[in-house]
Amino acid sequence: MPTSPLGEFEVLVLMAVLHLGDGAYPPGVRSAIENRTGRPVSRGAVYVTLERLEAKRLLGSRLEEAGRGAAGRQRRFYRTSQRGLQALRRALSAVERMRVGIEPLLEDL
Amino acid sequence: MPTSPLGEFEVLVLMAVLHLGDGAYPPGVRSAIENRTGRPVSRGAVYVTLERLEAKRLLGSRLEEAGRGAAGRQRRFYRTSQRGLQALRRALSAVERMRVGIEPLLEDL
DNA sequence: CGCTCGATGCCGACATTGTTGACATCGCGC
DNA sequence: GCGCGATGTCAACAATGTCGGCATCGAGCG
Repeated sequence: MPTSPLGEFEVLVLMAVLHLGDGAYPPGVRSAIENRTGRPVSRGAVYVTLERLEAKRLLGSRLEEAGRGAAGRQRRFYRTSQRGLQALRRALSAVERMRVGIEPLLEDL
Repeated sequence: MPTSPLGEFEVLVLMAVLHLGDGAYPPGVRSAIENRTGRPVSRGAVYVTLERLEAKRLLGSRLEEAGRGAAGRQRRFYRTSQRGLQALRRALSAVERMRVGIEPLLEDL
């Protein structure tokens, strides 16, 4: 299976991980999406999507040992893979190409 | 049910209908998407998605009587509603906002 | 210590969306 | 009338999206 199409939320998660760089862990991904898009995101959705994306090799992850201070807990950090980046680009460019020609209709109210 | 989030394919279909204006009927929607995005679309997917979108009031449709010549068959034409347009704008702007700050990473190879 | 508490990880169940392939129709041209 | 290509419809299944709950971990406290 080459690469099944990305879902809407998966795209958002992938982009959030990109934003967070090295520090991409679930709660961070969640707030990154909520802060930027305004829409509420349930915690569970993030974990599940992250796992599914990793299963598809679009994300990689590493386990980080305890950090001192605030986060003394072991955490898993994610990072988008080359495949993930390409898949994301494809998804975005599809929308981009469809947008050409109807921009006037899409102007924010 | 205010408005559940739009899926990836739904967004594409909505945009295709916008492109086609008054002449938006299934086969046309299909080729519009295939031509612009390059990705293959099964016929069934289009019909189903169009129906679901109409059920959510994001699209409206009218039945057109037979036209002579090529298409002598009765056809159903779709049109995006105000709600549909708004939903589409929301979906696109969410992606747009997430994109800000990571454009360099998304440049086409 | 032993507890509570907030934050975090993970899971199961279910709703929604994505996709396919088969089958029924319709109008056309021979 | 027949075969044919294009079109409409459907049932079924796969993938995604979402929620809510339960388990855990550290921190801070008495």
